Formats: sequence, C-alpha cells, structure tokens
Amino acid sequence: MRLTTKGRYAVTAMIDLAFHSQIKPVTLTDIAARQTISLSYLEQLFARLRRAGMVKGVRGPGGGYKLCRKASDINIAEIIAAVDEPLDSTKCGGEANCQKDQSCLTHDLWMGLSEQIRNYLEGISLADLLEKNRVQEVAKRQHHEAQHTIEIYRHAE
Amino acid sequence: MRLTTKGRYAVTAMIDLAFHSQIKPVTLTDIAARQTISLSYLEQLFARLRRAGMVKGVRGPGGGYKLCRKASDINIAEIIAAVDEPLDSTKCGGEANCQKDQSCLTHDLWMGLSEQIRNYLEGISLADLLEKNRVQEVAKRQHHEAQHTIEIYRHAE
DNA sequence: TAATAGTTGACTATTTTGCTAGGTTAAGTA
DNA sequence: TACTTAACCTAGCAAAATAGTCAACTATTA
Repeated sequence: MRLTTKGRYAVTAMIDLAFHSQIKPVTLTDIAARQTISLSYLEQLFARLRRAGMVKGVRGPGGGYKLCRKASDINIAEIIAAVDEPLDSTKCGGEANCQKDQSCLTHDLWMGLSEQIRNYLEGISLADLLEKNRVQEVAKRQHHEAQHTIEIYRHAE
Repeated sequence: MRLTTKGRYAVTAMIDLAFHSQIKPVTLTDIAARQTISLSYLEQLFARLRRAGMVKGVRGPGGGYKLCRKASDINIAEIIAAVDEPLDSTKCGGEANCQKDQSCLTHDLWMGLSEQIRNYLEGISLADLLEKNRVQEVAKRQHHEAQHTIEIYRHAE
C-alpha cells in the first residue's frame, strides 16, 4: 500500500465526484477546474477507476462520470489501489528463492505494516469523508475559525 | 506522510540495525548485504537518519552505526519522515490565495487522513517490530505457518 | 603508519509522475 | 444528417524521485 500524490489526486477527485454527481453525471472538465488537476491526467486516473468498477462513464452531451456504487460502499484503500501500480512484492516473490532469512523477515514485517494501513483505509468510505467535509464546512460557518483549521493541519507535517 | 519504497528501505535498515547493534556497532556494508540494499543508497538514507538524531556513526575499525535511543523510543513515523522530503503542502501553501473553497477542503481532508496515518505509525516502535519479528520466527519454526503471521498483523489494531 | 570505516559530493540511469497534444467513438441535439 | 459534447485512447515529453556508482576525504584504531 503506497501513499503518494497520485493516490491523493484520485481520492480528491472521487470525493469531488461523489459530492457533485448526486443529480447528474459530472464531467472531468468540471473536476479538473475545481480541483486544479490536469484534464488528461484525470482521464488516465479515471480509466483505471473505471476498469476497477468504481465509476461509470456516460458519453455524449450531459454525460460525465458517476459512481457505480454508493459512496458508503467505496473505501479509500480501493481507490488508491486502483490507480497505483500493483506494488512490487519482489525480493521474495515466489517461494522458490525465498529462504525465510533475515532479509525476508524484515520484508514480511513491512508487508504486515502495509497490510495494517490498508485495513485502516478500508475502514474509511467516501461517504465518511463527505460527512467530515460537511461537518467542517458547518463548523467554519458557525465559528469563523478558518485559521484554526489550518493550524491543525499544519502540525500534521 | 508519504509511504514509498524509500521509507520501506529505511525502516527495514533500522530494524536490521536495532537487531544487530546490541553488542557492537553495525557497518552499513553488513546491512547492505543482509537486506540487499545498495551501500551508497544506505549511506544517503543514514545521513538523513543521523541528522535526525536517530543513529550515531562510530568511525574507525570496529565502527559502524548504532541507535541513539532505545528501540522502544524510536517510532516508524519518524523514520519515514526523516528520509522523505517534507511533502509539498502546496496548493493552499500560505493563506494568501487560499479561499477555503471546495478544492482546499478536499486538500484539507487528505491532510487529515495523512495525519491519522502518522499517528498510527507513531504508535509503533522499532522494539514492537523486533518483538513481532521474534514471535514470527518462533511461530514459523514451531508451526510452519507462514500465512498465520498476516493474521497476527490483521488483529493488531 | 596503515587499515578501517564513516562522510561527502558529483554524477548517472531508470522509473514514476504529471501533463500536453492529438486523435476516435458514442450519444445526444438542432 | 450534421453538429456538438464528452468519454475514451495513444504517444510522447519534462520534471522529479528513485536507486545506484565512483571517487575523494576524514577520523579512529591497531
């Protein structure tokens, strides 16, 4: 389970889609404009998301993309997995040359860690994020603490 | 909080170091051989780990690297943070052009997610992984159930 | 002093990332 | 039917990240 900007783009776009496609399909052009992601890059990402069975394209005027499933049935882990390469499980690949030595043990260890993160992200759905988004907006309008939010995130990295 | 092969190399090397440096310092040459990571790449990674105050280099014959702190006082998040670039917090960077629009909201959302993963990894120390490693070895010798290990991780959090 | 081993910097090759440019195809609309 | 829209596809490219080589240097110890 990798965690890069590519995956972030995909998650961001999916949140946008889930938020705006409740009435009619959303064009990638719109998402590109709102999220400031290049259209062609979005096309590449959505080609993968479509092959993974998460979104469906509707051609022609009034067309665009929509979710195949409910937002509550799509989790973050599968979005990231869909756009990322299948992660090299090399260095012990099959059992042929794997001697279960120190090298492979730490490798297993990392895989286990990666697996835990996957489980964690599998537990978060698009709907969860949308809900958080809504809560955030309300909180901001009510308390006018836009700056406060930044501080919280700023301490993140 | 990014999660790439670079971070994996660093964590893997640190596990190796923690495991073998209990008696005397460990040379990068040894780690490179055991973990099949190029020596020079390890040098780059350890230069960062050293600047981050996690390891200490001992020069001369019988030298090598050792941990600055106890394995139980070094967590996975800081290892990864040490070797990774400080992650572009662009796209809303300062407060100047940030309008708290939809674009920035999803951005915030991702940062929040990233923060949660960081918190999660901060809760796992090198010592924790070493302990799991030991348990793993014993389990494998006793039961020959390589697959079982994955289950352990699955129930860990 | 000689050997060991860390430290540093410059340089290279490959892969991934993010994007541009150009098409084709399907579905609506005039 | 012709036109428009927007998905869908392909090739290629520049920048960055990744992974590594090579060579010189410094500090320590035997």
